[in-house]
Amino acid sequence: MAQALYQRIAESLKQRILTGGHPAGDVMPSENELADAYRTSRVTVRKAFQILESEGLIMARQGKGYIVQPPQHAVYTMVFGEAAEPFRFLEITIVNPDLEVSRALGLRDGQVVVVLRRLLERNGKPVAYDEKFVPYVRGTPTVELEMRYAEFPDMFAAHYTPASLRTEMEIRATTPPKRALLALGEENGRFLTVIRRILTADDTCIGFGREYLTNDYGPLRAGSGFDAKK
Amino acid sequence: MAQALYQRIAESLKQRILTGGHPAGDVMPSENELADAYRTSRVTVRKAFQILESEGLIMARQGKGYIVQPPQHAVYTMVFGEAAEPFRFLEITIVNPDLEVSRALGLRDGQVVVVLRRLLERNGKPVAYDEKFVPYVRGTPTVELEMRYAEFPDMFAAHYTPASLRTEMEIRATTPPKRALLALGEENGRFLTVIRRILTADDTCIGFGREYLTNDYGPLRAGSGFDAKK
DNA sequence: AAGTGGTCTAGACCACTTC
DNA sequence: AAGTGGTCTAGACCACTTT
Repeated sequence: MAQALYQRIAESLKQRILTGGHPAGDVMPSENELADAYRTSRVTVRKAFQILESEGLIMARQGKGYIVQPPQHAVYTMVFGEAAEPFRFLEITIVNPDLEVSRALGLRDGQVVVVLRRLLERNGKPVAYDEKFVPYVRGTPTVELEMRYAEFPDMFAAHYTPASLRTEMEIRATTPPKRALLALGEENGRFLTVIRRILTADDTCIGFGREYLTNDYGPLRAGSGFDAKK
Repeated sequence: MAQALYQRIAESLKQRILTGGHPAGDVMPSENELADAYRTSRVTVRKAFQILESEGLIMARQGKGYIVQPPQHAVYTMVFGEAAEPFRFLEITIVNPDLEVSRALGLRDGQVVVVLRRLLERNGKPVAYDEKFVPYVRGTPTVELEMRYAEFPDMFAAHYTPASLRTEMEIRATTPPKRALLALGEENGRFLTVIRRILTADDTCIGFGREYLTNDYGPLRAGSGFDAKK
């Protein structure tokens, strides 16, 4: 058996949709109908339908059938790893947070943070300046050590249940602080792409990151459409 | 039955993982084991496992079992719709494409394009300037009409099989053309976030879009972690 | 009432991994 | 050989939609 029956059925149904045999809004043939046609059980046909449903091609409606969906182009998938990029370590110190950091981490007045600063170079040219902030807690210098080498979420793997961690990011163009421009060798007043990362564990913010990207970094990419999940 | 059994099992297994009961690398209890424990059939337990697998929490290995996966934070999901934003129509004309447009659409020298320009305003202030380009083909003025109102992928729904369409996008900071800055009321030399959209049908580029976002537009957001799929 | 998808059972055989 | 997940069958009852 080169390919499972349910996969072959899914492929066949997908082709019918992709080639316009079933335009959006159409109701697909029923499970029983296809089970007869393919001389198989309903469960197998059902499994095929569920593949198409997970890909967003169809939507199940109890009592009606599987309805062909119009293409979805508003949801993008973006791959943006940190680990693939070896960063050059710059410094790790304790500082007074600026307003943005303080607000993101939900700090009280006067509370200090540990900051890790790194630089990403490509072909000898700096292309990204990265800052990561975590609240400073007396007596837990472990975090500082881990920050130096680990990826953002990994830093907390020992302290939190890894799977409860969640990262959100925001992208926009801003003028980076002088410190970042200097490190990146960019002119003053220059606008760069900034990615802000908020790391939460059980809906509590435990880390905040800022990454400034020069144009040499290249664009951020994202994909959409039915194949985005692949 | 408030919730299906397979959902309750999935929820229970998920909790065990999220609370650290099964750290990454662990093998989950087998299907048969759980089927006995829950006094149900293997199929039902299997369905629960497949939910967790689709969420990236576990990975199935034939002959071994379901292995708990470490969290994945490099894949982000971003929702960035056009339709939700009512754009103000500016113009639709035929122009000579600049190099970027020409290259993206794979045009021959001298080939002209149809361009649609729109403005997104929020609270009376322009926050985004949008340009969409499609190759100009004599005798098909339909596209021009459709461009005016439709979303990018929808424009081609009549000409291509909708589901074969795919959108890719690139994000970076650039200096927009004077035309865009003027429309947005921004100073010259200002850097904005630009989103380039490439629309392909069967791996052929059929449309190219550029959207310049001011800081008033707000940041682009993306999420990662196990809940990203929800 | 008839047809649809949603859930579930109690088996079966297969391919793969481990011992 | 024993245990695991991968596939599949032939039923069953339920909730929902349409006629």
